[in-house]
Amino acid sequence: MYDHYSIQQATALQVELSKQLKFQPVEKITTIGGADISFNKNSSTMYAGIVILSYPEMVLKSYALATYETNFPYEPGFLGFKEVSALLKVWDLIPDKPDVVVLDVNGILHPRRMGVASHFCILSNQPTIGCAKKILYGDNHLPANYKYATAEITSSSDLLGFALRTKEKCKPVYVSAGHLTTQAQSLEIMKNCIGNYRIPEPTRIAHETVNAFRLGKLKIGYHEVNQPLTLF
DNA sequence: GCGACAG
DNA sequence: ATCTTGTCGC
Repeated sequence: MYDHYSIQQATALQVELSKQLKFQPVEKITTIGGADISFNKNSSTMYAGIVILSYPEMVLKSYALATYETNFPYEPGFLGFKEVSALLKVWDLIPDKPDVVVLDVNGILHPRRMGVASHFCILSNQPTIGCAKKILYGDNHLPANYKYATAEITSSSDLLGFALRTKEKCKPVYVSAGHLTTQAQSLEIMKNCIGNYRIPEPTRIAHETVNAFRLGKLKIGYHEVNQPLTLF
């Protein structure tokens, strides 16, 4: 979908899309999605997955898996052009969309406010949150060393996101709104998604699921989960 | 088992 | 993003 885009064209599209960003709270949340991509090094096949959990219980209810071919290279700041097409393809497989989706990338915590989470949200028109393991942009400040501690990430007085400590003595994760939610609500939601691991449940489970898919242990398509998955 | 930090 | 071996600490 974006394979022929030059970096110049990609930059222009990001600037264009960022004008559509809207920040408003999600009214009621009973389900939350987690999305992730996995691929083999030097392969053009992307394995995309979205898991759906009950909120705030964090119980896996269903998941969707799909593959997508792309040759767009990894370029910091332009990851969306590699991943978004695959995400849209899995997204289409889901009959009952979750109220909000968490992606393991940045949202508006991005030089042009167009991280993958924001990019995906603009195209899917669904509320999203970015929850990345590493910061891409902005003034990094570390939160205090206790669970739920936060620090604001800013860029020339703009609030771009938060560093959130999900576990004591572990590096924080970086939370930012994608689109159709607010910075404060994104942070609040992510705090409610923290289990016993550094990575909050939606993206943690999405990562495990999509890896199992890449390794041939799960099948393509949409699947409902009626009992706890023992695969992990 | 899990995560930070090698490399 | 993935793979691989190992150490230390909790």
